[in-house]
Amino acid sequence: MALFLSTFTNKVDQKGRVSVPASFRTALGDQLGQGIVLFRAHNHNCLEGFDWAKMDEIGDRMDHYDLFSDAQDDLATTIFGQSVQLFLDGDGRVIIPSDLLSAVQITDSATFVGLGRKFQIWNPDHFESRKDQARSAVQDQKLTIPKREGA
Amino acid sequence: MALFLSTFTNKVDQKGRVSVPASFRTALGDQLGQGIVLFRAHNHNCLEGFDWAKMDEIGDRMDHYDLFSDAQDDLATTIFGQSVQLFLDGDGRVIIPSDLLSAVQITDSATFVGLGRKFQIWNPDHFESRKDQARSAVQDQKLTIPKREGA
DNA sequence: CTCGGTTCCATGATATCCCATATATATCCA
DNA sequence: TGGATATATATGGGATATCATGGAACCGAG
Repeated sequence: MALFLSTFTNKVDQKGRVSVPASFRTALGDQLGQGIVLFRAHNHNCLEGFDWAKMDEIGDRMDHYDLFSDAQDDLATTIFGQSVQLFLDGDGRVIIPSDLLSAVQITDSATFVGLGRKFQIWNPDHFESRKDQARSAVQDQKLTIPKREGA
Repeated sequence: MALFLSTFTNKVDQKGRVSVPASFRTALGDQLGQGIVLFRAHNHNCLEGFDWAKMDEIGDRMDHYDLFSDAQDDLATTIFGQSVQLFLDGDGRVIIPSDLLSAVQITDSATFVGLGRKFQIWNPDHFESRKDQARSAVQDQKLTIPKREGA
């Protein structure tokens, strides 16, 4: 499964195109053809990205809600309704819809942050402060990686 | 199976035609020839849309109710009784019956909202408030995607 | 012949593809 | 070791295809 690592800052050109970092592309592997899925994070001022397989899995899991329940609708509206599937062009670039870009104040460059199974896309300046904040949170709370479930 | 993502707002022309978003059409895949199925949502002021295969599955799910219970009859009446199957024209458009449009106050634009296995069609203004409401519901109730069943 | 509905075609906007360039990293050979 | 040559990546621009949309042509029923 895809594993996204480290941080890259790429330019957003006139047409709104951004290169997906090469290492992310290789991480996608055979999922590359399905592109990436983006949506607005609800706890940070950034975009979250997954590969298609992950999104498909979320679709399956959501299927277990009652099809017409409020919970199902609320979740689906915020997650699926706000998300986009972006296919990479021949040069490994995507076009991020302008409403998503403006929502997280990205104009001419974007910072890709690998977070393991997912990644985030930030306004470069905003990510700087986020980085410091995350580091001190880890130190203060002595956060650790949770044990493996079941397996 | 089809996975509907993102939201698109398209125009409804004089003749009542609306383009089904291109990505929805590709999501339909081989179900495209069966068109889409629409009916009025009972918990929101919008229309619900499915592909034919999903509609079939809903029929199965309804079997979980007692065959002659009031609940079964009520649901079946609202869902199957009110639903219409719409075929796409050569340019990927459908004509939504005027009674459905007026029921959800859609006049000259319609917002398609991908919700995973289903989608909804809203009056653009109404959806704006719905979006905010869903977002806060997710945050307030800390809704999460259910774990995978069985796995 | 006229109306409602459907299919077909024209247009502008946008996205997609393809190629050129730049820059950095890696490779190779003397 | 050093220097020159490949390889991969990022980025820019121009040509082409796709999509949403409006309007015209078409067709059958009354």
